[in-house]
Amino acid sequence: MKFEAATIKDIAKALGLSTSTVSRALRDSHEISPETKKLVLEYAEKINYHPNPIALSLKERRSRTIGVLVCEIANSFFSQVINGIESIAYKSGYNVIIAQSRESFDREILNLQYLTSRSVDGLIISVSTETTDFSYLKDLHQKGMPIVFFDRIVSEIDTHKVIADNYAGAYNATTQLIKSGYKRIAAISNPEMLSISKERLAGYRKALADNGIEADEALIKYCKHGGMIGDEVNIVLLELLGQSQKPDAIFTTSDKLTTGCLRILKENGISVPGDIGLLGFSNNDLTELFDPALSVIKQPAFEMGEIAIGYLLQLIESKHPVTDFETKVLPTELFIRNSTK
Amino acid sequence: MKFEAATIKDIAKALGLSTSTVSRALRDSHEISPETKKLVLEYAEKINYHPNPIALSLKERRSRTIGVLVCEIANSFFSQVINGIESIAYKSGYNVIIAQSRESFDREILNLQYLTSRSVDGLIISVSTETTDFSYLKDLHQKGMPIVFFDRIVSEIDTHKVIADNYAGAYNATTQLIKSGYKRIAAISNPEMLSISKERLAGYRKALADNGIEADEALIKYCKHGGMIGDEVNIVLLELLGQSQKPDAIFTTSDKLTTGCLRILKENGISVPGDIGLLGFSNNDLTELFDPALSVIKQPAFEMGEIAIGYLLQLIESKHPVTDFETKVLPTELFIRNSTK
DNA sequence: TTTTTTTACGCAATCGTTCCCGAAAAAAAT
DNA sequence: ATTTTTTTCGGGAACGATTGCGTAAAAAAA
Repeated sequence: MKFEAATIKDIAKALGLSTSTVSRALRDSHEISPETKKLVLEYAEKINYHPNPIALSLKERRSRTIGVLVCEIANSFFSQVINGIESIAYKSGYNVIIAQSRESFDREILNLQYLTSRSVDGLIISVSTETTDFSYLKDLHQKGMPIVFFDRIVSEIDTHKVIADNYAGAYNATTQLIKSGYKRIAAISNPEMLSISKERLAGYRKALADNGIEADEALIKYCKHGGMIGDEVNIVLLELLGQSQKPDAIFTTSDKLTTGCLRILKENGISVPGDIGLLGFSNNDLTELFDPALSVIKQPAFEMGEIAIGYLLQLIESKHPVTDFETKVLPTELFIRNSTK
Repeated sequence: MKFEAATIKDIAKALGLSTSTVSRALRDSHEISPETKKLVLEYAEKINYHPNPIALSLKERRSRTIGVLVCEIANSFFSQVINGIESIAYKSGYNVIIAQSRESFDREILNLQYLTSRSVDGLIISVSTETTDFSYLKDLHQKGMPIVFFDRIVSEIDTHKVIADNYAGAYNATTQLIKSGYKRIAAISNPEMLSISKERLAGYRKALADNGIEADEALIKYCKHGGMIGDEVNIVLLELLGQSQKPDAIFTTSDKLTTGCLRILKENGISVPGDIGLLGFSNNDLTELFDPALSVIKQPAFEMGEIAIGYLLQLIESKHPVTDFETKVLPTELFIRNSTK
């Protein structure tokens, strides 16, 4: 079965007018008489006419659809960002197509091909942990595709970007750990190449340095797939805990790593914060209900989404090529709870 | 700036052929000579030609886009269902547009209008807690729009449906509570009109009855907005705990209610399961990390999504009107943890 | 050699909408 | 009464791709 919508032709035929007249009447053109307008408008209302967006897209050479590429929508941070994006996109008459890379570079490229082949007007992207080759994105951007990056940005591509103040967030969190008396603070991070990893680890290192603690490279671990695959987190945790000089606290740089860490620690009967302190980036709303309540750094996810879509619409609707790009940096929030002493 | 894709005309002009020849060559028609085909294919590859899906949609009178309407994507259950939907839709060359009602009837209608005006080929819907008037949906369905319901279904509309075995899930959970020694088991539910509420409360009542416990209507509370708005959960909890004969356990019928309940109880210093036991429906992956680890009933969310999109594609791609509809009922899983003794 | 068949391609309509032109009718100016 | 202007509307091309139909040339059959 098909759902057949009314067209402008139906109206024209029923009223004995031409399609041009009907079209103009619907758009309230001055060159249509008030009587004809009334006739058309009333009949359109009656048969519940709505312009076919596909025909419009073809004519206007724009789809009024934007693509959002994230690693996973089930992740609180990303679903909050998407909420922010959709709230504005919706008001502006844009569709949002969401694609998930699940931290795989291959899937990212596939999704990108899919989104562009569906002729999106622009893209909002947070790259996967695996992505080190940006040539596909560069190519797309160079061909004129409007792109806005958020969270995991690509420094080599010059466009609008939206990030949290990862450096300060990590710095403050690490400082807090030090103030609480922790001496050997380990870090578990996404791959080093990722912008957020660099920034957050830089903040971590600076906080250590400012407090006269030498960063021990053996205490800095990376999870290639951001904790998405298998027992990645388990492995690095075992490495950390197997050292002669065990860490007394762990700083994690992403949602999945933070909750993943707590899970593994609990499974192994390691008390938090008794045996080891835990503090990390997380936007999950339920971390305060955890045992122990997690100390976390939160990003203003919804707002990041709103700003990203604002930038994108600006790019899409600009008449002239934009050459002046902004990077919006938003403050993070630190919540100290019971997973740190 | 605009992103201009190559068209069939570009190929035709460059090669001195007609667009029909190019189109046929690309579709490997038998009435095009091998040499011409080779020429066209190679040039198409060179300029990275991809057929314009919008033009195809207009011609084929289908958008290859489906709409998904849920109350909130940040809810684990729904994001898991969406993952299931997208995994299959993607493979079948369909787009997915997601809309959120946030448990508001008005927003639901607005979203429905939006989705149909964007000419989706079909809809997958879980209605909001506020929805009691199904006339808009009925109208849409009657006009030929393929619709599949999941989770919160509409019994009055005859189409494919996918649900968990809510009755059995609730029955088993309540039985478990009784076996654990709980005597006065309260229930906090979404509005009574909602299909899942009816089914889950029916299971709850039957379990009580089968164990010789009379259901006390004062122990059954409803949250009009599913715990989305303000202090709904707080209010019903206070009502429950203010009774002369306090409940010794609470059974909650949805994700938001379950976690909301735990939050309020903890805020008020009420020990779980010491003072009161808690068990409810939830698909959140982190409930085992909670304090206390939550006892939950889980639905096979991903699978529900897969089945729903399967049904929908079947409806969309059927040549003849479908009159024989199925309701798939999937088993739930019970996880007993520390929020019940 | 002539006729028939096959091959290989082009023309034009179509999907729904907009918009540039042209034109008839009505109104205004001469 | 005639010309000019304005109002109001229709014809048709365009957006990108597909497809039924027509046809020239080449190949095959007579």
